Amino acid sequence: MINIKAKERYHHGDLPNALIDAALLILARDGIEDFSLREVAKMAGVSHAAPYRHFKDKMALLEAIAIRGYSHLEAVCKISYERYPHDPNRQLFEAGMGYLTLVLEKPEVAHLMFSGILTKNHVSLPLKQAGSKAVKSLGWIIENGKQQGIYSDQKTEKLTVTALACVHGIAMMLLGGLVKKPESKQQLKTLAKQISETMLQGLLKR
Amino acid sequence: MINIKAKERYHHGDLPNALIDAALLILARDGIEDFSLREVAKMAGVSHAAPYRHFKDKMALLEAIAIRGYSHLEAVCKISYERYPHDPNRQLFEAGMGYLTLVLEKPEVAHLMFSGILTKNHVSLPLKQAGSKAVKSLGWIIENGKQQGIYSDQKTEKLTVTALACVHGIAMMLLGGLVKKPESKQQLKTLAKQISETMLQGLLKR
DNA sequence: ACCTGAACACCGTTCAAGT
DNA sequence: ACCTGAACACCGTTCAAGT
Repeated sequence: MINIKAKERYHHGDLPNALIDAALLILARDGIEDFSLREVAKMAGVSHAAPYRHFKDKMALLEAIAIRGYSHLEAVCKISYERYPHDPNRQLFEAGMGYLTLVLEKPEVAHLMFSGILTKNHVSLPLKQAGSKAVKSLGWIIENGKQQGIYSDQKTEKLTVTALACVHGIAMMLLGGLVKKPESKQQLKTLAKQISETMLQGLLKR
Repeated sequence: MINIKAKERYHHGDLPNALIDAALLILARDGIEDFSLREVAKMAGVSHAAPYRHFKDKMALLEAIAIRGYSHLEAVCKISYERYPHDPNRQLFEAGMGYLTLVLEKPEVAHLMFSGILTKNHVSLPLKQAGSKAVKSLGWIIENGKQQGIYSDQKTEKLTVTALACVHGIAMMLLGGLVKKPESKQQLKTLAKQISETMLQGLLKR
């Protein structure tokens, strides 16, 4: 009884989020190539035309998912920034781990965020903003490390881009199969430690 | 006259390559999301069913393109390796430039190679081999630098993965719009110099 | 305001039939 | 051996019509 009522309210109440939830499930199961809006609608229990009341088109729904992904990365950076205020290396390592974990656990979301599919034609301000907010929150970690005298005096942006490139590169190589995926959290940590060690040699003042 | 003859021989002679050429054109124009095998066939002047005589399915055609991309990267590494035999840093820089140039000039090909779309389900030995051959040719550059006493004594594979991650990361960030694209070869060089400088501080023995 | 059903113009893929 | 045309089961998107 309660379920039926909830179901009815569900469809009338928050279809946008219901669609996003369904999309995440389908994305994880089928991958982006076989992703269809019609199936999303079916899973959410509405007609195939209903999503168009809430999203301009298929891409707009995927974009909403990518934006959530960027927000998540931003949060990861902020949390690790606050958790280890006196240890920039740890901040960086944990942020990187969060990054890699997202990519490994939600590869399709990462694919949406970084493949360029969504930025091919339209700029889409909200997407752009979400992305640069995430980058900025990494920049704060680097800036903090500089102020603590640990990192090189090169321009913060330069250091940030390089550090980001490094972790992003590993993430994408995992996604694309150029590096074999770690099968445990432990293996992932080992990989991340190796990369960050080699990377830090260039980041640390000496 | 000669043209008509050539055209006739073309269709009977080398449809696979004609399809790949057409696919590259369409990919560059429309992006991967709107890429259709039917249009490729139309551009090559055959029926929409003809491609299936030469490629198992749509993905197999895209895979052939990705394999060509990897071969190109492998060639880039080899050429720069042979051109600057006594300057590993230069070898590395030029290889990186070739990498970034490919991504900027043929973003859709790069997308195919690195997005993971093609490695989602099937392993596809030829694709895997093409990829690892490209990685190996970068490894030689690092190995050479180690033997010349310029690079750190860490394991070659570790250094290779980190260096590759860095250039790959920048490439993917350009693709995905996280870093704004250089508008000239000169701007690209400046960006590459910045990255490689920061990277090398960790790569160089000191 | 939100949703449905039919409609349109596309797809990928298969398969009998043609040359 | 290689290609075509029709056919099937899907898409994304639009739009009148329903509640």
